[in-house]
Amino acid sequence: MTKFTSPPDREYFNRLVWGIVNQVPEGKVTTYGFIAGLIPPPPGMETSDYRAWGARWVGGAMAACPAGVPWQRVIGAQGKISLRPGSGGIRQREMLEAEGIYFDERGKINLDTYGWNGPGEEWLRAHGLIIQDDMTGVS
DNA sequence: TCCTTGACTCAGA
DNA sequence: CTCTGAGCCAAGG
Repeated sequence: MTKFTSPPDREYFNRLVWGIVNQVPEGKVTTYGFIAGLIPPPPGMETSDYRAWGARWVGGAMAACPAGVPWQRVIGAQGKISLRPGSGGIRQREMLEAEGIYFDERGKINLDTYGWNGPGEEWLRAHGLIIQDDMTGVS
């Protein structure tokens, strides 16, 4: 429940994160960094810093994630589950496998196969967001 | 008040 | 491929 460095407006940021995660379809996964990339960085913050911090803020939002949000579809940029074993990591893997997602022998998910492409421009516009060219890459 | 501890990512070794 | 350290902040013990 501990919070990491918080974004300027944590509640607003969290709502945005949850709204985005709700768009991830069953059988697909996305990463903390990718979600952060769909949200504009705070004024004056370097994109490189935001790439790392934003991801942690997304993690913080997930820790406070309300019921109904498919939190299990958010994984680390390396394609691995970020939740520590014993804190639900096993459950997360089972939930994803139940959705048809395959983990390789090293416990990783192939993002080229299961990675989500994003909510689409229309959705982003409807929520006052825009695609950031320098952060949309999944790789 | 001090110290630990985070649902992260990337660059190096 | 695996393992570290840096980046840099706030809540709880």
